[in-house]
Amino acid sequence: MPPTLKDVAERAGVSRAAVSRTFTDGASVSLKMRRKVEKAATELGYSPNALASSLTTGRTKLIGLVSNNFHNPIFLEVFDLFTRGLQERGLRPLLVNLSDETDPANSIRMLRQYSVDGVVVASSTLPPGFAKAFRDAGVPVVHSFGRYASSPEVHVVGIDNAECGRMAARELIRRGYRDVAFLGGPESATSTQDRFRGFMEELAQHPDISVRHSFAEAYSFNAGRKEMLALLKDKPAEAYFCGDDVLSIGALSAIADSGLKVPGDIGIIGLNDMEMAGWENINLTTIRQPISQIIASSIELIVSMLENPDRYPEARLFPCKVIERGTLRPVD
Amino acid sequence: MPPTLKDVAERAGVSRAAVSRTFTDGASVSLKMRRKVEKAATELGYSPNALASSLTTGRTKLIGLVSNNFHNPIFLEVFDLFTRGLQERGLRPLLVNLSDETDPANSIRMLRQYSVDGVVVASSTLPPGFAKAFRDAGVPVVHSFGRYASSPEVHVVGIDNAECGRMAARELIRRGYRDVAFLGGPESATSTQDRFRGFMEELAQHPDISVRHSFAEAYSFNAGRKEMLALLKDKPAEAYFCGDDVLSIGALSAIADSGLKVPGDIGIIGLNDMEMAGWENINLTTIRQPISQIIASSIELIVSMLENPDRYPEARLFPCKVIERGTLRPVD
DNA sequence: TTCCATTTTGCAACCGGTTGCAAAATGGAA
DNA sequence: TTCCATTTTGCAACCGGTTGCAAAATGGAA
Repeated sequence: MPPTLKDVAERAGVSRAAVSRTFTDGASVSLKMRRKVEKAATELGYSPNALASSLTTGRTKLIGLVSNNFHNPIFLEVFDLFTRGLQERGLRPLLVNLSDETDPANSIRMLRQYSVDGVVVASSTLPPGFAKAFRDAGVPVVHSFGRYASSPEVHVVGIDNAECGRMAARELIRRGYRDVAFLGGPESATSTQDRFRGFMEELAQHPDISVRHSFAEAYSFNAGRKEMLALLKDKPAEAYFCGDDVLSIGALSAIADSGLKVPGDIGIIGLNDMEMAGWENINLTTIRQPISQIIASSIELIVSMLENPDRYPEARLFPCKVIERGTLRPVD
Repeated sequence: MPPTLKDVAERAGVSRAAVSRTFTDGASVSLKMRRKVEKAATELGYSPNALASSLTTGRTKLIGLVSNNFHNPIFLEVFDLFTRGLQERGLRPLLVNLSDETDPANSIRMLRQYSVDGVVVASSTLPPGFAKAFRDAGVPVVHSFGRYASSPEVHVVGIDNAECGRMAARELIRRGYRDVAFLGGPESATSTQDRFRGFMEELAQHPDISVRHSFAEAYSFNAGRKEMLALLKDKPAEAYFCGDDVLSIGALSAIADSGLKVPGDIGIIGLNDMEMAGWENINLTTIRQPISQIIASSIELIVSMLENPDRYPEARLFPCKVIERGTLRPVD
């Protein structure tokens, strides 16, 4: 059994309150007292029980990190940045893997049982109502990579997916493609819907350019490959805006198998700019999502909610930009 | 403020003990009492505070999941499997990102402050002493992907890295390569050392085959690419056993840049068989590490240690096998 | 109905901390 | 040295639960 406050108090010959005070900063302790207590504490190897103190302070420093994206390589970077950012602020991520369920009720109950101070929902596919359920349960929440809303009900940090769709469309138009297509992620994902909408909006202004669309089953290599293989059976479009980078890479592999060349025969533009997109043997032209800013901002927001839980919900959107590599033909 | 035990007790008109008992299974409560309490509890939306109860039960159901591998895509799968496996057993992963430090002292203190029931160290690069520090602090620990030792000081679950080295060597020999090389990960990683040793052991039995070796700075795409670019300046070997799959993919990209062909001019065999290795545009011949078995076994082990913390340390090794794809030339 | 073994319930102490309040100690000014 | 404002300290209650023990309730047998 690790030593407790009481053990330290007895060894130092002082009250338990005194020990508690030397370990909570801002509390009133004389230098002499502090010395005595610290000596006893190090001799015993004492460090305060964070959970016991949470009972009275009402703060656990635990942050629920909830996600359902455990198959998209970009999320490894997301977890890396989140965990480090939280750790730097003395917060601890309690990881919740939602892959098996989409009902928020269980996660909410669980996270409340552990008295988390706040929750970060990191997902581009969960519906906005998911994060809202935490807010309704009185838990501060930030939805990272969530859907933008002009009057958001919870804090949302991410990108303007519709604008990304428009940006992809403009890029394809600029390069002179006349027959383009959207190869989206799962149709149920809000990110897919918004990217699709933006893409179509922009192209609606160019009635001379033909557009089509289809959706892959998931944001994954296999889904992208499968969908592109199907598309290749008929006459494919000249260029595709793919739902994201993994999907793009799946599509690229299907195209390679068919003997067609990229960007000679078919152009591809992705979204995310995950590390792998820059690998020389992939070399994907894509739209960069500023992940580290999104995450830094999300953490900042959840931290500020710990102080002020009723902070008015805010949508923070970060601009994206096209990263030119080798999968779209050059501008004439 | 969420409702407490006391609120439920008052509403149901029973003692606090009665409420506590209906929420701890195995406790003695009459059906009538249980009904009354459950009614009041659902009316108030009560669910017990896990941290408060941990104070008396001595169990938090929190498991520290400690890793420093946030750049190797295979670890996304590792986190996925660990979090799901733990959740299924009612355990909660408290994620610790060790990227910034290698001194276990801080993590140990932190994890003890949160009274974790156990710790899983998931890393192939941390030294064995790291996990041992947890054991010495009285925290049940399992080192997954750790180094095998004939008399382990903590539970280790993983693969026999030396045997993988031998396996790679045999595979290259079998395909008739006469000039082979080891392109390892960082030399300080135990996994690198063991794979290297096995590789050299096997080749020592074939003095007619020439062998060389070098080490990349990290298990990463860029490190693999950089190292291979350097190797290509001189006359490269016929085939390389690369430290792992990401390293292999980096090497492949360097080779492609140089205009040489794989497997025509140079052969590559990796290790891990991460999802991406099977992607058709990568198609890497590699040695499969049975990740899901390793993780299932690690979880089983940590769970059994919760019951019996003094369980005798055990090394569990799982067999690997070569997955033939397109980066080694065919057997004659 | 009475008796008694068994089951159910509540009391009160406890887990490891924090904190308001009053008493004790400190230390500077007169 | 005395006085008093300020700082430091300890007491005791509290946070939200659990649990050993004894008392109360139950229910079957006689």
